Amino acid sequence: MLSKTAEYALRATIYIALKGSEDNKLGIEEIAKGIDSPRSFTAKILQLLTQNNRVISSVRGPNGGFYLTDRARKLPVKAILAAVEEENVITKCVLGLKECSETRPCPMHTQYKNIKKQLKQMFEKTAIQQLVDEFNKGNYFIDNLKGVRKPC
Amino acid sequence: MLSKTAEYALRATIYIALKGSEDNKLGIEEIAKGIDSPRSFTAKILQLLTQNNRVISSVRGPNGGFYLTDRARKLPVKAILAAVEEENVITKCVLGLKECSETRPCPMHTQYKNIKKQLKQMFEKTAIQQLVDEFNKGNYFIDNLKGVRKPC
DNA sequence: GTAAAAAAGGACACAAATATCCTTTTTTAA
DNA sequence: TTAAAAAAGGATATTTGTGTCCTTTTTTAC
Ligand code: FES
Ligand code: FES
Repeated sequence: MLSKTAEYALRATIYIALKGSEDNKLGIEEIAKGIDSPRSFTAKILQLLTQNNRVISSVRGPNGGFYLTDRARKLPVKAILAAVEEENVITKCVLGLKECSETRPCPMHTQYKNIKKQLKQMFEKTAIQQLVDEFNKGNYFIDNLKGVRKPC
Repeated sequence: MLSKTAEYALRATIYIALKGSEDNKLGIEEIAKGIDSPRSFTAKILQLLTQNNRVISSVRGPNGGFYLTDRARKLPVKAILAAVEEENVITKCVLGLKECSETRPCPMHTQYKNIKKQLKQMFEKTAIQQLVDEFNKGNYFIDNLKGVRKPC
């Protein structure tokens, strides 16, 4: 469904929103550990998220790190996908035709368009902060560590 | 969503089911042109479909080619995905956690599981022949050729 | 103003997906 | 029984995705 890049982007952003703030910025080391992802690769992805679309904010130097502004927390999850150029999941033809349209539909279009609509809604209507709230209800996870983990 | 391999596998199988039969087998040349895909790569994919799961039947030599048996036409679309080892779209966690489960859900699980269920149903409950029937209703497409095309 | 901390950036390494080409085997038709 | 047709198979090339490492820049604390 999504590339590793997009998956790490989503997990990292949620993690930062969850555990960080403007006066408690998180380092790449902690983030990568927290979401169980390769450190340097994740760093590259965070660059995309700070540059392209300003989903994540960052500060260099001692006490620097990553955090999300209140504005960013209100952004839809789709903004994360946009930053890593993977919005196309919600527009593509399931059979890989160049265009997905009503005027030139593939044989699966009628069935698939309904699913795609829901995917689109999920990514567009869900704010990043909503995922944080969901997590904070308890018993949600964002890493692959075994055993039960205390919710934050 | 799906890899090129899976997309070509789906389109090719539908095309063969649509235009071929046991006494009108289709050559790789025609198939690749018919679905607008790279010839040799498509040939490799058809090998997977003939071997792994017997979705497609083939015969070598003059008047040889590819076709679908009546039995194969009744197989679910998922059988095509299985042949190219891409069934995991309907089981994976949207955030890329190693397991998607109720006992260890990610923050998007609650929303995504419903979508995944529908995806699963689409691939499992739809028979290959149904897609052919859908196509034959007219004004459906399986290639990228411009302009209006006469439905078969 | 110097040293340390941290992200940013660049270069490279490795792996997987995509794609092409050529040879071999099977089959049919003449 | 030979030639041609067609898929099967093998080797390799190309591109993209994933991942690492090292240097540079920015910032803070002392
Ligand atoms: S045209 Fe294929 S999904 Fe819309
Ligand atoms: S755990 Fe992430 S989708 Fe189910």
